[in-house]
Amino acid sequence: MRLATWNVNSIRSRADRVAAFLQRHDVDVLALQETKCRDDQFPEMMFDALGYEVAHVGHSQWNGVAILSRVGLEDVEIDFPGQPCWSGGGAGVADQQTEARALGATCGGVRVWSLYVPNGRTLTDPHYTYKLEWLAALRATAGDWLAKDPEAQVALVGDWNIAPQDDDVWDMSAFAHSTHVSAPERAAFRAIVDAGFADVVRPFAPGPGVYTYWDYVRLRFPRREGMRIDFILGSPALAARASRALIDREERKGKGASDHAPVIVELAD
DNA sequence: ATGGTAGCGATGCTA
Repeated sequence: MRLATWNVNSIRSRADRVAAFLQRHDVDVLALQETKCRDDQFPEMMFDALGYEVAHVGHSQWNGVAILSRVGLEDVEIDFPGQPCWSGGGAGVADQQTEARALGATCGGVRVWSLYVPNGRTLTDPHYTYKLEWLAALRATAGDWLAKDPEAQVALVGDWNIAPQDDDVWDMSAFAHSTHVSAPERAAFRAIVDAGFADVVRPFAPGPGVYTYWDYVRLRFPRREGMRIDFILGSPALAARASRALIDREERKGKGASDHAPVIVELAD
């Protein structure tokens, strides 16, 4: 089974690229982040026609996560248990709906979670605290899943908005006092790895200089100034099946590219 | 040169 994840930065503006990507790489399951649309706006028919079932959650033009699968799509959940709500929008505005940042479904025997971790914005922003709480809640919940079933086939995939190692950015000095590389964020990521979820892509795509994201501005892509922030983490039973993996850097090229490249792993039967 | 790009949706917000 071939499993991929991709922050598409709007599914409506990139549906053609997504369809071409699915076919080019013969992908079975694709997790998407930043679809930037409501459920009723998702171009579902296009993927229907290619043989994929679609699950999506999106409440507005922000966030939005989806899973496309041609090997079954069952037991869809929006939100993971304990997922925090964003409550930094101001006192008095009580909107308790969680943001559209997590979607789970069972595809071909694998419990797949498409995750869009909060960005954090700056180290002093309430959004940064929210990011750390969000990751801590995910760690607690995912740890419970493995405690209940150590053999579970679970994939935690998506845009983590964290560069776990210094090699995961082009120049650490450019990230002094910024998010994505701070010690608390890296500790939150490591806690999920320590809970039993391994990066199944890095062994097949070692750094340095291997990235999944390049800012649109300042010629980051041609200058090869990127960040590795998109990951496929697998439970022990899932990680044992990883036979190859790649980051599709070609997809970042040309007009109409997302600022993120897709990440793919091949899982042995 | 204190900038620049992209997307949504309506002017500023998010990344």
